[in-house]
Amino acid sequence: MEMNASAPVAARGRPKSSKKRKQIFKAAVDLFLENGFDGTSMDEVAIRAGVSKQTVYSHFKSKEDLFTHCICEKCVSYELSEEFLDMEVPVAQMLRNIGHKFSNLLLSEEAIRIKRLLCFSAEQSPQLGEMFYQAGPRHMIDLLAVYLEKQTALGRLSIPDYRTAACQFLYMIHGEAHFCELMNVASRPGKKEIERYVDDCVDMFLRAHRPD
Amino acid sequence: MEMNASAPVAARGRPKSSKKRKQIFKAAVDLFLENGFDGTSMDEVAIRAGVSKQTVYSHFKSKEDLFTHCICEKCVSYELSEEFLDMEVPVAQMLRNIGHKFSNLLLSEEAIRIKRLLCFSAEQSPQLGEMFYQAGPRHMIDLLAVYLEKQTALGRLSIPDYRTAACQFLYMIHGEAHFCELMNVASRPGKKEIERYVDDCVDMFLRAHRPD
DNA sequence: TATTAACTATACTGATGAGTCTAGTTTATA
DNA sequence: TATAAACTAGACTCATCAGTATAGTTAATA
Repeated sequence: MEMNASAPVAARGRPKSSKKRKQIFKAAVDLFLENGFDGTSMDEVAIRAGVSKQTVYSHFKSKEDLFTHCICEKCVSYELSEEFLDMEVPVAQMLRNIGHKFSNLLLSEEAIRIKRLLCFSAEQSPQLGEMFYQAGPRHMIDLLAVYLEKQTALGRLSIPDYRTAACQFLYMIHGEAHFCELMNVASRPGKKEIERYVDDCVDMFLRAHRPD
Repeated sequence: MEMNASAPVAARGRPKSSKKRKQIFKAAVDLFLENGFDGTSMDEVAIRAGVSKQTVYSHFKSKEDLFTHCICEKCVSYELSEEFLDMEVPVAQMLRNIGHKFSNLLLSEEAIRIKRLLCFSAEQSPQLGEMFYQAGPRHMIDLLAVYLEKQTALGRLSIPDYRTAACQFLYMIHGEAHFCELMNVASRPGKKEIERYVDDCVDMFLRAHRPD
């Protein structure tokens, strides 16, 4: 199915250049994230990649194909690693760390652009939305749920449903800042306000789940 | 600035038909929400409205103009009325009511479609995002904040910052369901799960803010 | 070195779509 | 009733763009 440039096939003629493939990829990702699917032309992609249009079509069979590959690649980079969840750090501190890290991720230019793009494209091709969900939010929620379960077992938290609590925490963190960023609202909260909001969320979460 | 069809100007010839204007409007809103800006053509709008293309251009000076008017109109309908916030109803019950009402609004087909559309268009024209924010989330948060302040004054809740608490509550309510709907994820939570999630959010909120 | 296929450059096809133009028709007001 | 402007129908311009075709060039392998 996949035409990997470095496949160990003993082909006759000149092999496809994986370097050129990468150039096309990079150009396409940049343009799609900046201008969307309809706003990007294959001619632009070719020019930005420093490659002829024919070469683009020799690596990707259509615009849709190229787009799908680009989105897939971008879905991977979205993660909070497991080793980040250190059980020695006090819960309050850990939740603050997670909250700020997650908040920064959510508000990053790239994440916002991907979300915008997918919001719009997901209607046509649901597999894209599905993929993003699995790689992003889904993964994050599950990871946090495991952490909360461990801390509850240690008697440091009192939580009836770990996954629900994880959802509540992470979606609460989104807050106005995320909405404003997504919608390009001018009067968005500043860095200081966002940090305070995240800290407030952690406090609120802890008040609700302190062991009695 | 605004060309109102029923303006009291004593014009000479045949006046513009406000009925036709409404037909164009309705057709355009439907098509834009269904297919997006780029996915909608002015010919389609004219046909769906049962009107000639020239008439569309006589009421709206360009496609962008038409689009902007459509979005503006849709931003108005987004509200939770003040009289809904009855101080006699027990807080827990009231928050449950608000939560479910808000959740249903968020997940409605129309709200999702508007949000998708704006996510995408807001980059080009920030005034649209701004407008939506003011009419929708902003208004809702402010209303809830007032309610929380009153209940705190009555000693039924203990909240340090009303607006922050309102944000936390409303964004927590979004949850996975909203994300999945927006991204068209197939494995989205069902009606029962969503209701339980909202109830859980209310419980959690109350645990964090019960007066001591 | 002969072959083969990836490459470049560029012209082309065919479709779509925003906005204009024209010529004739309808419906208001003065 | 004359006039002026809103209407219809449909052809037309002009630009964009996905995808193809062509002819020649380059860089690999057998």
